Amino acid sequence: MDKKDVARILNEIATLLELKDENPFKIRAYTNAARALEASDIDLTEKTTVEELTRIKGIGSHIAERIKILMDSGTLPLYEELKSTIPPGLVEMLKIPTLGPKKIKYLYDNLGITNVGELEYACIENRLVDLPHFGKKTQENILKGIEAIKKYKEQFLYASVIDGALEVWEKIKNFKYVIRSSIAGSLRRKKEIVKDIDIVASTDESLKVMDFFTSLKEAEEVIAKGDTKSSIRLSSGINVDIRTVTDEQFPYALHHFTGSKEHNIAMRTMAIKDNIKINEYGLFKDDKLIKCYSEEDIYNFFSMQYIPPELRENFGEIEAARNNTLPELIEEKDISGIFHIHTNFSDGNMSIKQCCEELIKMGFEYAGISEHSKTAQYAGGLKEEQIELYFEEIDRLNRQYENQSFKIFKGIESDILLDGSLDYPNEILEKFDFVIVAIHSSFNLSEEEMTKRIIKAIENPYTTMLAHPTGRLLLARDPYKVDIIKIINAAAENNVDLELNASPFRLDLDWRVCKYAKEKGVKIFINPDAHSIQNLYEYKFGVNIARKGWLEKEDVGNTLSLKEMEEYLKNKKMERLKKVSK
DNA sequence: GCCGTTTTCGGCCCGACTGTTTTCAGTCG
Repeated sequence: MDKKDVARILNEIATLLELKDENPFKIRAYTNAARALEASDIDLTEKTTVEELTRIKGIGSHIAERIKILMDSGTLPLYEELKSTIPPGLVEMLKIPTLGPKKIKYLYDNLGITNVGELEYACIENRLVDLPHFGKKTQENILKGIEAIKKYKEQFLYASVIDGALEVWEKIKNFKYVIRSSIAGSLRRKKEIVKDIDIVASTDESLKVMDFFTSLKEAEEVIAKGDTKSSIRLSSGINVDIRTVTDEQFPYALHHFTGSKEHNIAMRTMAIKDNIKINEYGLFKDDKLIKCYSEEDIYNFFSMQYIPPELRENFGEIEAARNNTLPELIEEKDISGIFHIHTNFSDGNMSIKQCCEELIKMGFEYAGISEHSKTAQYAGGLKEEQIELYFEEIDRLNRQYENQSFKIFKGIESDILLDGSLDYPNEILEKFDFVIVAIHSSFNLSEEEMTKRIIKAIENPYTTMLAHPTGRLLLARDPYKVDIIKIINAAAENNVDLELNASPFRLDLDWRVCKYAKEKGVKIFINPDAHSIQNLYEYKFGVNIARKGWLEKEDVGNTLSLKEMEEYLKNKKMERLKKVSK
């Protein structure tokens, strides 16, 4: 430990004290002491005495004592105590311009926000606009600030990079020396989180492609430039890697760079049994190239079905493709309506009417509006006396839409309380067409308690579906501890549906367990959890993940037509209540 | 928490700017 280390710790203490809303002059004392120490010519060692330290102007007896303790033991109780009581995410939030300790503390105390990711999500859910001394502009500025600091993180949400990736690819695709090209890698596989953007291109003029690529105006920085491989960084902070091959090699390279690594390994292992070697340049038997013009040809050569990129995760797709049992994956056009929508009856920023008009424009047949329930006060959850008004508005609009074959289903997103019970008495729950249940509080239970709590909610006869089953916020908040397999089993036993929350921040149910849910016969609903018009379109991200999870049209609830959905919801309610009354 | 002193408490830099709010709080430099 030297002078620099001590100064750093003093500064950190100052920051942590700020977040505790301590006396500003005490805070300044620590900052001043740090600066004074660094500026002094003292040779700080274990032998340095408290008296020597207090001789420095700006370091008094208290801080001198603490520096002494630090030098002697390498640690300081005050410092450790502060670190343990203040979430590290709060310190990170200070990096956001326009956001200082006061506001951070307010957000932490009142909304329980502990890191940048949660904050971003709260902004997107419009939860800051009504706080005292916050507002629309403040919320926007915070979002802008978050964008700025996110640049330098190494992981990216699919949704935040796909547009930029497509723009760059578009330019490569249209460059006159490029013959064929494609996005590859995890982005092509539609992973929820990606590290970089991979592009594969075929050309006879690789150097020209490299020059073109590295001089794109999108290239904030050129990371590497070689003869067949280059890398640039976009202003969003993500790297784009390009790899060029001859056109003959293109399908093999595309397959190779699409991955996943695990899929490639499994493919190679399979090929070895036929004495075939696979690499990015081709399929080889006794060093002789087996000609393929496309990826389809490659799979065909092994007598396999074509495996869509989303499935290439070595999750059983190779065996299925050989047995001709790959699923016929759901597509965007299969979705007939959207559930889990918040409007300005709770924390959404659109009216029910605006929402429905957009959905009609999008070609959908129904909307399942589901405001927050009364416990979710932070989100303007519906108090019991507001429900009649909410129903009246829906009835009024439904009369208008009758001729347009569009219908609004009356729903609620009911908080699952700590003991697993729901937020309203049965006589209120019974009035809704559907009831979505969800955890929004007390995330820190043990796995056993949390699982029990959720299963109790699933067993409630009024429950239609479970929203965001693990509560994760990608790159921000880990899932709460829950035995997801037991949850799926309980959903299957109780005829309760599971949501695949399509918000690009959630994508929860995880695709890795979708296949299991499908096998248990649980219906999945792809829900955008929309709070705005723009959010309505995010169902598409959910479709991506559903595809990764092997789901077909028939596995997904909201592919039913309006007529079918009316029946479905009615029957489900009846059957579940009947079962209980027995 | 530091400093200074008319020696043990009272002051500690402050104005511009923004976004709220309708007179002010918070952030920045």
